[in-house]
Amino acid sequence: MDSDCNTGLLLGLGRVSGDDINDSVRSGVAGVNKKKLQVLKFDDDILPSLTLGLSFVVETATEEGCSGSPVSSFSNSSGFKRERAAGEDVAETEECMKVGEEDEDGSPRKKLRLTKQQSAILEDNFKEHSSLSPKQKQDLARQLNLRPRQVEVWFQNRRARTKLKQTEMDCELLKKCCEKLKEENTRLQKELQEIKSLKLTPPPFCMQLQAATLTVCPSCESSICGGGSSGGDASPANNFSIGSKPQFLKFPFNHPSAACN
DNA sequence: GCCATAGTACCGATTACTTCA
DNA sequence: CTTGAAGTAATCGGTACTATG
Repeated sequence: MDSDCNTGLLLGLGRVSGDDINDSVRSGVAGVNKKKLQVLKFDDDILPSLTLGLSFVVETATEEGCSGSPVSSFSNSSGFKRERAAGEDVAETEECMKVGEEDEDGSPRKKLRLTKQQSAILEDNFKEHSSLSPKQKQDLARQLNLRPRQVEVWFQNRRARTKLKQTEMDCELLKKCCEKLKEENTRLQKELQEIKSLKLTPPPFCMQLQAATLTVCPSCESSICGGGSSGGDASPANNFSIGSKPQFLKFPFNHPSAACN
């Protein structure tokens, strides 16, 4: 999938800006069957230059070039080991590839590690607005000494992370909600069983007398227990019986649903 | 106005790499 | 020292939208 192991010749005009030519050309040399080939544009800060040479030549910046700027570092498997000591930005001091320098060689892609300073600034900007206008992107890239494309990618990944986190939180919430509903369901089933067993055991005579007086369901105001129709709909649906489907909506719950609170 | 095409931005999925336990 | 998991920069393929001829 990746365009690694490209050791071809490169003949190009100017530096290819990964951002401006966008994703269509991003796989560069190997990407022949890209859906679109785009017209190259040049940033203000990109100097046109002709390049002709083997593509795996790696340039490293001089020490003077690295010093003092919040430049991120690239590293590859063969290259400089970085260790992140607590509170220390080793990345700034070690291998310092000029940012904006295209990794046009065919070597395995090098992974940038943003410095804490850069991450903090990006984070601050993300808090303000989760997406960037082209101008903001350019400015931020200039400020951080990164390519606009890198800023863009960072924001994309950051949005993805935010979304993933949100999804996870929603998922947790739904799980809890589900658990509560299950509990409530169990409780209601139990309650129903109790009611059924009470109904099945013949009540004492005094209770029968009381029941005879209670012929109207307080919630739906229709007669229950086979009592006389009160002039309204006498359909079976309005009659409460053990065998019929429980009418939860009209049943006066003692305990309101506690789920999803 | 409709259509085809190019350019661009964004997204989801994935890869590749780093760091750390 | 090795290894697996987690984090994340970068890539890829796709969609949607806009501008232009």
